[in-house]
Amino acid sequence: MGRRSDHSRAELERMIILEGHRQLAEVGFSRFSAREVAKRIGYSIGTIYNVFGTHDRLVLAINTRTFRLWADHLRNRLACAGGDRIRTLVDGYFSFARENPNLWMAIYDHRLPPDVPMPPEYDDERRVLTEIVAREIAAALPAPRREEAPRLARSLIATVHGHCTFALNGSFALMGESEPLELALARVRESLAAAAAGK
Amino acid sequence: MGRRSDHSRAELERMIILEGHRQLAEVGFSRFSAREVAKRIGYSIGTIYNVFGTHDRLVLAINTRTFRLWADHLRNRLACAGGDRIRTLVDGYFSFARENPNLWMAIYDHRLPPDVPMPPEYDDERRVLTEIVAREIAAALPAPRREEAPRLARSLIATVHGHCTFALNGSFALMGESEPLELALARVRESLAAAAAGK
DNA sequence: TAAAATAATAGACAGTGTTCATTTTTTTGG
DNA sequence: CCAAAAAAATGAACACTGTCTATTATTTTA
Repeated sequence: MGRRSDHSRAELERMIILEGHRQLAEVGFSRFSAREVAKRIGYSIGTIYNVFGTHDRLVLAINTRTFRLWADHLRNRLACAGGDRIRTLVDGYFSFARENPNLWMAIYDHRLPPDVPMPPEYDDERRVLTEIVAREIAAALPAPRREEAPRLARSLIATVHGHCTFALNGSFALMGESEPLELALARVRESLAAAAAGK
Repeated sequence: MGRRSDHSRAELERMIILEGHRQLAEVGFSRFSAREVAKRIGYSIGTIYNVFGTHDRLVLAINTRTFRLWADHLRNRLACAGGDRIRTLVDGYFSFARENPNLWMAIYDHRLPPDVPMPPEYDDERRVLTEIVAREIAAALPAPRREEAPRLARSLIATVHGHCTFALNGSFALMGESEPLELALARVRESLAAAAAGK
């Protein structure tokens, strides 16, 4: 059949991504199935492939949505933050991951083949998140050190990411660590202090 | 057929793990197939399941071997290290991951169901690696601060892990960062200095 | 050598991603 | 208003996957 209703192509795409997102959040990356997504929205598997072409690109689209939600989450937290914006930042990173473990992990579980480059739209979304952090890091540094903000931001994101990963995958629990967030925050504070003091 | 040669059960297990390891290194976690492993060692798929029971347990066994090799790698580097043992440590972490990207990533790609606990042998291996790091961190701290070593070690492992992850998965490249190792090392040095100074 | 234990097999099952010829629906133009 | 063109949706087919299990082959044991 052709157009079954007033859904335009873009609306269908949105439907698929939305249901895919719901599925991914529910069952996790390893059990995610494009067929199941199709079934749930009342379409056949072929339609998914007409729209997205490939399983990879579907996951990419869903993960892009996760990135957008994550950035929103951070912005909201920062908007009503108290004085300690750095804590708000680290806490926002952690809380999104904890509240959406399957979605958050799927971002890093999914790896596209080495020859396939990341579509521009996808790393645009990622850049947004990085920029939010970079802005806060810059604000936390004294003016003369502010040029170091972008590079320091990248590094601190990696630092917090590592702590968050170990918190969610159980590594910290196995090591007997019960307060990963405080641990991450301590590292971030040290690095900011060191940068402020100037090397 | 029964025993086709003088391979004992333990030897067969070793054969499977070894070939599985080779496979995993070659094709990566997402394309890894127990069937293919069976084919390559001239056994049928059933044998793999007689020995390991499940795909998860096979991957677990293979990843455990990776952990052992990683610990060996670190020990070797440290054994012939110059004065800068901290750099050696961070470099050892990175170089193993870079030299064995598929094996290293597979450790974190693989997640067993939340209800299934990690078999003891597996986190024994992990603990070995943690202890190697903890020992070096303790040695790098002044005596009065030495009790903080285990917790700081956990945190610094997470820090380096985060940087290593972003280095391998291309996140740093997208962010325009070209020297992840130096970045990680800088963070580790700052934290050690802060700990030495005593908060 | 016969019986019991062990080891290995491979077919069956229910999934998966992917492709594509076919069919259905919608849009368009006369 | 209706026929032709365009667009959208289908679902069977293919080659895989992990998993289970009845069957068969081999070895050990008594």
